[in-house]
Amino acid sequence: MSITSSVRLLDPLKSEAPPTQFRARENLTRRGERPDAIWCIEEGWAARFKLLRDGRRHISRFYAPGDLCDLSWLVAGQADQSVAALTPLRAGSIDRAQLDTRLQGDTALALAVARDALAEMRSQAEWLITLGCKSAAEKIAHFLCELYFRLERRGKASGYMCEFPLSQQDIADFTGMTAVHACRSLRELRNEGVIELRRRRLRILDFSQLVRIGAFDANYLEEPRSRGDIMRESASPRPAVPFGQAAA
Amino acid sequence: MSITSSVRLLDPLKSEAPPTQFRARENLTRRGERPDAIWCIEEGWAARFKLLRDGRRHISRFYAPGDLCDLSWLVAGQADQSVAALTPLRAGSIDRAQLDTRLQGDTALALAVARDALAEMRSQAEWLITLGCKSAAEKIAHFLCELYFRLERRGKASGYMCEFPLSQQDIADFTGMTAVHACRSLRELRNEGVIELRRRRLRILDFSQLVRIGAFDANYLEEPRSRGDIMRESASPRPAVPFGQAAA
DNA sequence: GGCATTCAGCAACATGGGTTAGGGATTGCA
DNA sequence: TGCAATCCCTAACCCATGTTGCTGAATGCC
Repeated sequence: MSITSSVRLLDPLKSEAPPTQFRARENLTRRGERPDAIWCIEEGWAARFKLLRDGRRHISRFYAPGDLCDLSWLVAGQADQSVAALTPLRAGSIDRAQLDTRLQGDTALALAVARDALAEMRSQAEWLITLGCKSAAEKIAHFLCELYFRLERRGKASGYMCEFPLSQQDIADFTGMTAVHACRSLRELRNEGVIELRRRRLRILDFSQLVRIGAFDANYLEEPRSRGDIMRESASPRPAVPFGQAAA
Repeated sequence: MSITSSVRLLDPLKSEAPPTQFRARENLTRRGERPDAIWCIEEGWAARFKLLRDGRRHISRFYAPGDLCDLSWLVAGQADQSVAALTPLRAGSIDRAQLDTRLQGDTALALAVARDALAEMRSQAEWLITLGCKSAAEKIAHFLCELYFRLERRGKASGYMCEFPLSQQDIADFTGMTAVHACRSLRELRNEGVIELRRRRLRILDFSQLVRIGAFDANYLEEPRSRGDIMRESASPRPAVPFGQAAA
């Protein structure tokens, strides 16, 4: 995932100051604020979310160690959504003013931010599909697949096992269902021998089955072929566009 | 919306060739393809979508005149989702190889792409919230608000009226419900005197009510204060982060 | 002008997922 | 070590939304 490469590029910008510690539930960013730093998670998990007037909460993105927390407010300066720690958390910061200054003259850095944003856009677009038309079990299966992939890429998972500090309520708020129903769907997956989930650890017993259930398509998590630029291999002539719906 | 500003920056890159005409339902991009041009819609509407194995379709984004169609595949070269015309459509193209070359040396252009991607990310993140935890009527209200805002920004709507060439099935596929239920929800809004919708035209009779129903928050569509760069006014010291959940 | 296709609208019924409630395990704090 | 707070899990009931199937209106094509 290109986030990783961006993080690397942004590394020299990281503050000298020691990382900040957050308690579980503590906010890293609040909706409406104008943050002056970008958090880069070193340890622990966080979520970007929004609360509706009536108390409903929806999580639009989980952040794990190695993730940059929400670049999207860079456009407007103001955060649209809040970010809060789900576990005790340690995060370094990148100064926003410094980043902005550097961006003006550093094309590679600007491209890194663009690539990061585009990668996240892909990932979000994929989740829109899932949220929009998949069933509860399919959503959860997709979610677990994606999570495992992301963690594995960072060396935070292997052998189909990983830490899993999320509560059923967290899963529910991300997949757009109630905790009770998340529990039901997890039970299904457990009963079918697809996953094992206990004591804050996830174990995927039958990965291909999980992929099948979630109609998971890993393409969107792929790294670009070459790292240095946005483009890859040379262009070929556009094929004639035939009439009719797209292939599935 | 910063898309507009990006479009302006990309203007010089537009192909000399006359724009391409598409029929309704014709594909501009197919999932899995490696397009060599970015389409810029001049007239007509399109949708980015994905089909699941069993035929379910979900639309993750509508494109109206003035929109760039899906930059997200620039990262990987390969399109994750298809884009198809919903109406007869005219679109110009921006050569991908040329864009890539220019991006290497043009920081302003790279920043424009970054800004565009970040803006779209914000918009998607907001829709994730709606898709995840709002009711059918709320979703439709939110959707209509956003659509009107976007069109108004481009001078394509005024006086709370705009063209509306989408079928109920299109709305349903975007809001994650069936066409029958979209029809029910639209009827509700109509009966309450909030909107009028007929003969491919939308008229919003009570905008503030529509905003209220959809819990619509226009912030995420705002332009950055200054156009030239990603950053805006100077940074202020980070306020202490108090314990507890974020404000709504 | 006539035919085929798509679309809007409606009603009756089915169901996935929400709601509420409660008991038992785990975790964190004093 | 014990209490309080979370969290996990299940069950029973209910409602919002899906499904099916039909009608008539609008649109597009010959």
